[in-house]
Order: sequence, then structure tokens, then C-alpha cells
Amino acid sequence: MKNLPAPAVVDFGRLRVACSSCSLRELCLPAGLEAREMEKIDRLVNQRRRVRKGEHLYRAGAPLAALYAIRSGFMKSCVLYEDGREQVAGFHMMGDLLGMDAIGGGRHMSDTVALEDCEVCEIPFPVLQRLSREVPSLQHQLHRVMSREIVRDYGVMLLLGSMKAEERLAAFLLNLSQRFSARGYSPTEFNLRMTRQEIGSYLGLKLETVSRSFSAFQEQKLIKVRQRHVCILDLAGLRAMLGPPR
Amino acid sequence: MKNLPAPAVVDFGRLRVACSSCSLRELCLPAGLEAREMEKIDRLVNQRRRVRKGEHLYRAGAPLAALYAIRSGFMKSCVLYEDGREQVAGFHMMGDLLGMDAIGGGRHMSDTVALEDCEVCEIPFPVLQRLSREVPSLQHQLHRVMSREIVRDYGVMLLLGSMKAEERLAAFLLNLSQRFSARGYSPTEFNLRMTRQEIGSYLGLKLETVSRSFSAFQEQKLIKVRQRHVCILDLAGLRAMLGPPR
DNA sequence: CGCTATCTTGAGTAGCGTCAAGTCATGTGG
DNA sequence: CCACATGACTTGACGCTACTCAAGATAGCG
Repeated sequence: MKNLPAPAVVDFGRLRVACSSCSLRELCLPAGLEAREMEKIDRLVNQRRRVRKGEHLYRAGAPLAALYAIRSGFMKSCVLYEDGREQVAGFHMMGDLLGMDAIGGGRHMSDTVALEDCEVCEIPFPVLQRLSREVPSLQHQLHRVMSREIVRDYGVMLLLGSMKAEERLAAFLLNLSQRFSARGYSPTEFNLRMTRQEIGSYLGLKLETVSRSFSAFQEQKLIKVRQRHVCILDLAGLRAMLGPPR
Repeated sequence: MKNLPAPAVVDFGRLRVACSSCSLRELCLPAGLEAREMEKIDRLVNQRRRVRKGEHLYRAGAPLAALYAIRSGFMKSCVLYEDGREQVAGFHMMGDLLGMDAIGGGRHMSDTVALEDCEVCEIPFPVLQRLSREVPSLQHQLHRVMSREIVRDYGVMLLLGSMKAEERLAAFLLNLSQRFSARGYSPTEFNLRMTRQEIGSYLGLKLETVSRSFSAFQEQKLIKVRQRHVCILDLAGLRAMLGPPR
């Protein structure tokens, strides 16, 4: 008699998913909570969900059911305009909390899509509201995360409103570097999970301009690029791209 | 014996300032609360504050003390970059809630300045946190307001990332029109309270480009502009500026 | 009434978008 | 295992939009 089919069909929805034992807890929503409080919020996540590359986590217009925390993988969210115009509003990686754009109107205002196979924790919004009333520091954390999203958006506005093409790309690479670093990965060598097109959309540039800027950085020995593999050779030099030329 | 000096020196800090009797309550933080709940939050605002034209409501780096709701007047907030670059991140009018960028890090991340004499309600943040635990629908309102700020920022990103100069200005005018309208003012005739420079900074354009776009709209009989006085002659026409090209 | 800040308009230019050709990587079916 | 198809990326040539620089008009304020 053989065992059950195998790990490939593990039912993630049934796995025990407790924030208190999650390796990402210091990056994610429960960051900074004490052990005693952590226990209380272990019922926050009711299940894990797998999202395969190319699949939507949610679509604009869908009613808000839950917020999502990324466990693993890489995603993008896109905002849409009435006329069909679309723009990448952000790239997300493990520890990021998604879906906050839906709290205001009860419906999601963006499309969020997996750029590679992902695993997310589903946090039913009503449960989050209730628990954040009972656990003040959870309430505070939620406010912090939303506020940080607002601040991040201000940074993107600054980027889009007052930087030139190469400055934008430098800022983008430095941001990725910093986020990988905060998650224990190399700050100087990583694989991009998005296309030039998607980078361009995020930065308000055309893909050709992104490509040219990559080449220019390589020319200046700031980075080494081959397709999606990026190696930052001169972090200080990249940072210097941001200041001087106003 | 004469009366006290007169209204000019009324101490606004001492005035009774109850949300439940405020004419802006349906636009502001307490929107949608029931009368019973409204009473509970009447202690939310501890005082009114006057901010004269040109004065700062808060500066980037200042510790978070309170959030502010605009009672009257017009403000701008600016985000700063290390190198001194500065960009207007938003214009605010009565009913708007300010300061949410400071919740994440405990310090304000933008400068907020009065563009004309303003009156604001000061909402001490600890009080807001406590009351929003006691009054669930206040909690929900706060989340809604923060979420809407995130969605608004997405809209600005779209504007900065994928619109041409005239589209940006059209979107800007339509946004103002809609907000004035929601506050009971004319949607088609108003005075701008900001300079061309400030509009340009917000829209990621130079002031000359803003001025030229205004002139172009006037040429097309979409609006009438004289300095800061704007009259929208063809709302539908302005809206049409957003879709077609592309 | 004059000073200053703001706004308008013009001319020339730089930067990025557009169009197009060609290379490279990946995956699929024979 | 290789040939081929497809999508992603790079690079070049050219054009348009918005920026820069500059001069002049207009409004607000002391």
C-alpha cells in the first residue's frame, strides 16, 4: 500500500498557519508584537493560498474579502484607467501586505498578479478589524503598515514627477537592493522577476528607455546585467546618480 | 466700560469644538457615524488651530502629535528629497484629514503649508487610537480615510506616469471641480489658491508648460482663465481630453 | 505709485518616445 | 536531441513633447 500521492498536492489551506511560528513575523503585520499578544493573533490567518505565475490574487472591482500577506514569491499590482490605460503601481515581495486599497470603497482598486509562483496568507478583514480592537498593538501595526504605504507612494510620486530616466532606474534598483537586503538576501546580486515593460510601466518610461538605461549603467561599470540577472558593482556610485543633476 | 477687545482675538482653542455639531461632519472623519456614536467622539478634537497663509501646519521630521482635519482654507503638502528636491504631493481643502504619513514612523514625512488662512481641528493621535477601539465605526472610518489616501496616490501615479501635459492639467481641473462640487461650491467656477509653479510641481511639469496648457484650453473654449480665476465652459470637453489620445 | 511676485509667450534644444531591425533565451514538437 | 517558434531584450535612427532661457505683461502690496 502506497502513501498518499505526495507533497505536490499538500492542501495548504489545512496547514497550521500561525503568525507566532512564521519566519516572516518580524517583517510582516505582527512585527514588534510581544509573545503574549502574538498568541492572540494566531487566528488571524485562516488559510494559505497558492497563486501560480500569471494568476490574479484579486482584480479591480472585486469586493474586499481579505488582506493578503506574501509568504513567498513576487507580485505586481496595476492600476487601471477608464480608457484601458494601465500602470504598475508596485512590486511586492515576502512580508508585504496587500489589498489595503480596498478598505475605503469595499472593492479592490487594482489588479494584483503573481510574477512567479507565490504563497500568500489570507487575512479575513472582519477578523483583522475585530482583533485589532482587542490587541492595541495590532491596531497600531495595521496603522503603521497603511501609513508606510502612503509614504511609499509619496516616494513614487517624487520619482515620477521630478526624476530623469536614469535616476528613476537607479532609485528602482536601490529600492530593490534595500528590500532584498532586509529579507536576508544579497543586496548586490539578484534576479528581476519582471519584464522591462513592467519596470518601464512602474517608472513611467518605455521599455526601450529602461533597456538603454541598463546599458548605460553597465557602460559606467555601475552594474552588470544579463537579461534579468543584475549585479550591482558600485552601490555608492548608483546612489550618486540620484543627487547632483537636478 | 468697553467690552473685551473683540472677535479678532477670539481664543479658538477654547471654543467648543464638537464633531456632532460641525457642518463638515459628513465630509470629515465622522462621516456615517450614528448620533449615538457621534457623541462619544466629541472629545476627539481638543482644539482648533489657526494657520495663517504661508505658515506650516507641520514640517517633515516633526514628531507625530496629532492628525488634523481642515475646517476652512486651503493647504499643500510637499515631500522632500535628500538633495533638496521638493514636490507637491497634494492639495487639501475642508474636510480633508492630514498627517497620516506620520503614523508609520512617528514623524511627519512631508511639509504641510497653508496656501491661505486656515482653521484646522487638532485630533491627538493617542485619543484617536483609543476612541477607535471603543467605537468600531470610527475605527472603520479611519481605515477608510487612510485607504482612500492610498487610492488617491495611485491615481496621481497614473497621472504622472502615463499622461501628457494637457491630460494632466485636465485631470487636475476635473478633480478640483469634483471636490468643490462635493462641498457645495460651484463645480465650474473657482479660484485657484496655488501658483502655476505649485500646480506644475504637483503635476510633474514646469510652470511654463502649465501656463501654456491653460492657454491652449482657453483657445479651445474649454475654460476661461484669468490669473487664478478659472471658469470651466465645457466640462464634457475637458473629460474628453483624458481618454482618446493613446 | 513703484516694487516684486506671478504669469504669459516665444525661440531653441534635450530627452525620451516611436518605429524598426535584429539578437538572445526559452520551451515545444518532431 | 535538434529545429523552430515565440516572447523578451537590445540597439539605432528619427521626431515630438516638454524643458530651458529670456523678455515682457499683469496683478498684488506696501
